[in-house]
Amino acid sequence: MERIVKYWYPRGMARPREFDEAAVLDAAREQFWLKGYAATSMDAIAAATGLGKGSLYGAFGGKQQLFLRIFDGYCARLTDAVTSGLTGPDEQAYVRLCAHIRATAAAVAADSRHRGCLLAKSVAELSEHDPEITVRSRRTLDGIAVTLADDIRAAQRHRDLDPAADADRLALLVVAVLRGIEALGKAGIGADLVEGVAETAIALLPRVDTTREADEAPCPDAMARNATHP
Amino acid sequence: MERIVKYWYPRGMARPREFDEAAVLDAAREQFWLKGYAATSMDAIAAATGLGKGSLYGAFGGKQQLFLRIFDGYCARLTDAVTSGLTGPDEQAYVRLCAHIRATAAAVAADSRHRGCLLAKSVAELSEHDPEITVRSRRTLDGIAVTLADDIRAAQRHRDLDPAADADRLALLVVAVLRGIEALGKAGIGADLVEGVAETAIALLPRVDTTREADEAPCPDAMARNATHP
DNA sequence: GCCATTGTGGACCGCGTCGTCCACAACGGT
DNA sequence: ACCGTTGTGGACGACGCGGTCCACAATGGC
Repeated sequence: MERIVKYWYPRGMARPREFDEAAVLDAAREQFWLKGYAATSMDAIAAATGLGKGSLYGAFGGKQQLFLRIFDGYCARLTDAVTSGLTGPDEQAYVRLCAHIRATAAAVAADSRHRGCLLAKSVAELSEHDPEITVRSRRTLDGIAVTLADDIRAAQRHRDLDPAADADRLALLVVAVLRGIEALGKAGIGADLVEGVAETAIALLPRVDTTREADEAPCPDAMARNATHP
Repeated sequence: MERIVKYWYPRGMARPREFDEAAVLDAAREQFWLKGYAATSMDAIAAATGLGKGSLYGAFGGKQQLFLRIFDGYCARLTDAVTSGLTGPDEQAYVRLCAHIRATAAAVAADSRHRGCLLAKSVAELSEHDPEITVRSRRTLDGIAVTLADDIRAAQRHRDLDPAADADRLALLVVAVLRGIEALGKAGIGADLVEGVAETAIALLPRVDTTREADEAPCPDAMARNATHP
């Protein structure tokens, strides 16, 4: 109802913020990550950030909006991390893929406190009743799948993966495996087993098919075809 | 502090319960499943079951104990369902395995309200701070993996799966894929894509190796080897 | 120095939470 | 018919919740 007149500018600059927004978001994310959405109180966030509730609500507008903002930031970081780990020259596309799978498993295995992934936790808790969370998580996983598919296609071009495989479908399967590894870690599966899952998955990736009867594929040599990765 | 004297028996039978315990547990489970642990109030459960809070606390002892009991029952049912779906003669072991993967994906795909799996939801919310949940979920997933491994071994005996594969590791990978499919469903991935993941996973299972240079394997044909399912 | 504006922090409100308590009901043995 | 025991259900208490409000601080233009 206020600020009806648009042709107007302040008669003086207002009081500047005294807190670092990024730091506050970090602290708040830690709270949500630790306890979950429902079990995290705004008072706890106020205490963790050192802000008064007035500042908190003034700056972020409420629990849902604050969480959604944090969630968005997390999704963006996750997407960026995956993208930066999976882009590069075709020659190393397959290595990058394996490394990414192994790195995910290693991260889960090293997470002794079973903190897990904020996206997974939030989706499990809120997705059913909050379409905002659902659509964001879907977009994030879709983006990861696209990135994976691009890398898989690169590996196919370089003949490290079977060009006959459907890169998009294979990418989504890899996403499923990665989310499954995350779920296994939260359930307390041992670190060695988690990393074993990653190795088994890598071993099952469709390498170049060297055994075609007399197909179209111009595959001269049959070098370097190990179904099991060393 | 009471009941000091052990040599004693009631002077008369006490008032019998007026509610069906199983039905109450069902209704309570529905509440926890719908909203999650933290966001479910005992008053809501009382309302849903029709019990007064006195009866509720008297019969189950509190929120945590009630939930743990429900969780245990859910895990047991889940284990039983998987076991009953994956045991049988060796000749159909491979078919059972594929059917189970497909059935899981189909269930996720058909779950339009993204209700998901109570075990997954509970583990995501509580595992970090409640070792009871962690150990139970670990036991449940371990049991599923064992059942899968047994079925895989049966399929290997029947030469539907490569006997060279490590059944235990492969089983855990399948568990990971199944949990990943569940996670994808909660994130709002489309039904067709979810079922595509299942098909891709099935297509990547290590079938008998028909391409050994001159090995022992008596596998004549190399038909039906599509990385992508039709 | 005054002003309008925005940031700050803590008191405060209404409500929902978990768990307890207690008067009462339904039993079977005596 | 009485009694001890257990089940019942709703009132109750203490507390924590999300969110608002408001007196006050800090700022830059005038």
